[in-house]
Amino acid sequence: MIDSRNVESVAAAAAVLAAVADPVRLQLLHSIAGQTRCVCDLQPEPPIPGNLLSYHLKVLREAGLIEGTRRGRWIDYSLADGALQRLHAALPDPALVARQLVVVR
Amino acid sequence: MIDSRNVESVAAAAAVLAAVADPVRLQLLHSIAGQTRCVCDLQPEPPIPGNLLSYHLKVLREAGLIEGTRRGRWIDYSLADGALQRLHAALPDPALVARQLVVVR
DNA sequence: TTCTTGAATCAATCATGTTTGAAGCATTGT
DNA sequence: ACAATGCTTCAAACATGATTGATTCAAGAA
Repeated sequence: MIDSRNVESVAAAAAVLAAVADPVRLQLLHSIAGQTRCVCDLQPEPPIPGNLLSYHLKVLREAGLIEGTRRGRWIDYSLADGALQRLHAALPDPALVARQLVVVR
Repeated sequence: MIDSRNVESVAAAAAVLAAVADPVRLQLLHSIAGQTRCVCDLQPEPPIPGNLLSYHLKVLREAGLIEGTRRGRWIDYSLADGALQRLHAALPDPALVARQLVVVR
């Protein structure tokens, strides 16, 4: 859970959310979260040019959400440690929302 | 959980994440998630002009995450039903990530 | 070495989102 | 009715992010 009074903490949380707040990148994240995948298996639906795919992978990489390792000619991407935890922690916890009493008067 | 093979489902999930992927709006969401609040109590840190605050509230409102109700001169904002659930559901579930075996050789 | 493949990078264009300043609307107080 | 308050809306300026096309790089095959 982030401290909503702390400007830096909120900024960091918003930044990691911004990395996944794109249809292509969110789809990539879901694919990679399922299992480590080669870039050649990561074409989203609908398909996009290779360099654009590289760009979106870079955004996820620089947000610290995924990591790429070379395997011969190919590069495999996998989730970074705690990536999903950091994402969920950026959002308010549904369990912590106080139950609201309705005053019927 | 969204179906990452379904283009529309991914687009909708990315859209709701985009609504909160901003420092001001994420801070607003955290404030409102804590309890229903009047706009006059929602000034973020650092403070922003009133019309800009209205704009960001509108983005959250149009994403279906919050709802405003007038109370005399003031307008109270509260979380929309299932708002936090929809947000968390847009992200891959950490519990469903297969445990990876490390081959030490 | 040279060619091919898988992928990343760069600079330029294009599209989208944010911020500003002015104006408008609803509600309450005088 | 008039003025003041709380908030929203609008259009224009501004900033940021996505996309394209061309180029580059690293690894493996010929």
